[in-house]
Amino acid sequence: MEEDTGALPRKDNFSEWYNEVLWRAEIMDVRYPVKGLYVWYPHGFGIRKRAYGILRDLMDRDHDETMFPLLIPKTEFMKEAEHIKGFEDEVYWVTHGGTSELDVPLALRPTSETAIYPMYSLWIRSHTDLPLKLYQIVNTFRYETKHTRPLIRLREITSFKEAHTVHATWEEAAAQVEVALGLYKEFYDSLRVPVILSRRPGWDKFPGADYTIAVDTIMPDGKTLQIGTVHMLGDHFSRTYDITYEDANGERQYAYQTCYGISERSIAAVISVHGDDKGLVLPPEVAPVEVVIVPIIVGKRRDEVLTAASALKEDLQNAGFAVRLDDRDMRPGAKYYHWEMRGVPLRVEIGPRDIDANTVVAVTRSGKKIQLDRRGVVEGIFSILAEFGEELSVAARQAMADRITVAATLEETADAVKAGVAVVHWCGSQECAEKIEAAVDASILGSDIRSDLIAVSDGPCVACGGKGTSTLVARTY
RNA sequence: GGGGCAGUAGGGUAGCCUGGUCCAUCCUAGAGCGUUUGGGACGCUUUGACGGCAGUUCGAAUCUGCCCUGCCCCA
Repeated sequence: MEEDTGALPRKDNFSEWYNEVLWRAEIMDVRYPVKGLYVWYPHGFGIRKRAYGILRDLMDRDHDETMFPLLIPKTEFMKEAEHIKGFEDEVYWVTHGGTSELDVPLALRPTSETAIYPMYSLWIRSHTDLPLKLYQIVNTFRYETKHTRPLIRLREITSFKEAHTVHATWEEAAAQVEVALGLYKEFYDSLRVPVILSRRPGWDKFPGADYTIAVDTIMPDGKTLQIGTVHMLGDHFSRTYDITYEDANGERQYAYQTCYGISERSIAAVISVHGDDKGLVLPPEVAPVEVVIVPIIVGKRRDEVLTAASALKEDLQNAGFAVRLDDRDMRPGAKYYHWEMRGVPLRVEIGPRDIDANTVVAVTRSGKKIQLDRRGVVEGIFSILAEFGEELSVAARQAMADRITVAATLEETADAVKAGVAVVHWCGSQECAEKIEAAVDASILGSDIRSDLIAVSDGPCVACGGKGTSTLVARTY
């Protein structure tokens, strides 16, 4: 698992940088012998564990966690026509049990609506059962035909957090969409990943939904990555799966639903947004190791230094930090590179000089060096890490701002999408969308943009000159 | 979906065109011993590879076919 020494490809060569950092920083091993399936290294999984811990805490405020089966009978899966059409090309089917063919083939869930909603139909009887808000964190399978890419385009999504809510009215469901967007915004704030929300055009919404609001971020190469979606399902699924309740007047009503999801693309975003030429840079909130202690061992004071380092480790651990003491027999410099590659936010060095002066040396992943008094070390590290996290937020936000361009013509749009996201006026017609997409070699992400970095306005459509509204155009992953 | 290129130890490579001198080169990583340690240490010893299957041939890392996997371009 040990990385080679030597430099990483520079981050401005993003595609190579990404592949290389995944394995050198021990996030994913791509050598699993099935296309589109990858293996989490423990360090990568540690990031996932902390990030999903944050997500779980957010969801637990107002949802209950659950777990539905992986296999969905074909008979249930095929009920919702629009939904099937969206997924039929990418479903894995289990057709045999041992050597005998199954009467009813079983789908490996590409998403769980058709597993969950038949049960919702049984569970929901009365308006007092509503609202129902459940979520699960599971793996899903999609037979991707395009390029697979670790954490980004997978045949097994290992970390799909999907929530499914049921409400008495359309308005309540629509309000839940807003709640979900708020949770996702808060989640990405914690990861210090800036996002833009927009309403996907009709042809790009979730199959079977009334509308879809997506959460996107901008990657270092200017392409956008969709890292969350929230779907207003209306009553499409409740009519198909017969999810009804008796209202206060004793009348049977169809329920209204939403669903929303986040996957390990969130981890891809953290890696890509914050990383640099030396490797990962992790926000303290998700770093499996927040503080690494590197003892500076000099021959005759070896035991003394190691004792002091152990005592420091204990103090930091008791204060609640995820801390690691690196007492391997290596040069200190080699250890610095090692932990920088893995994104550890803070390194603390302790050597003979520190012991004599009763200090330690703290160095942030951004290279800021601070001498701390040994007695005030816990408070010192708290404030250094807090400030470091804040710096990441500010830098990421600035990087995003730099990649957003307002464009008034197709030429300007074509130019803008080479470096990032273009904001243009679009009339909403599919005809103009196709014209724009063909002319600038990028996709319409959506309208009803929500981002404090983008001022929304009305204006003439870049394609037809008709009445248009601000719309995002970008190259996408 | 169409086309192109590639696959040699854990990682990166040489060899392939022109089959034999390859029980496969070099760097790095791993194991052991010793000396070291404030930004990628050094010495000695040592483990480890031709993607898979079939074919051509006296002989295949090298040539042919299929499969698997990866990367790039086009739709």
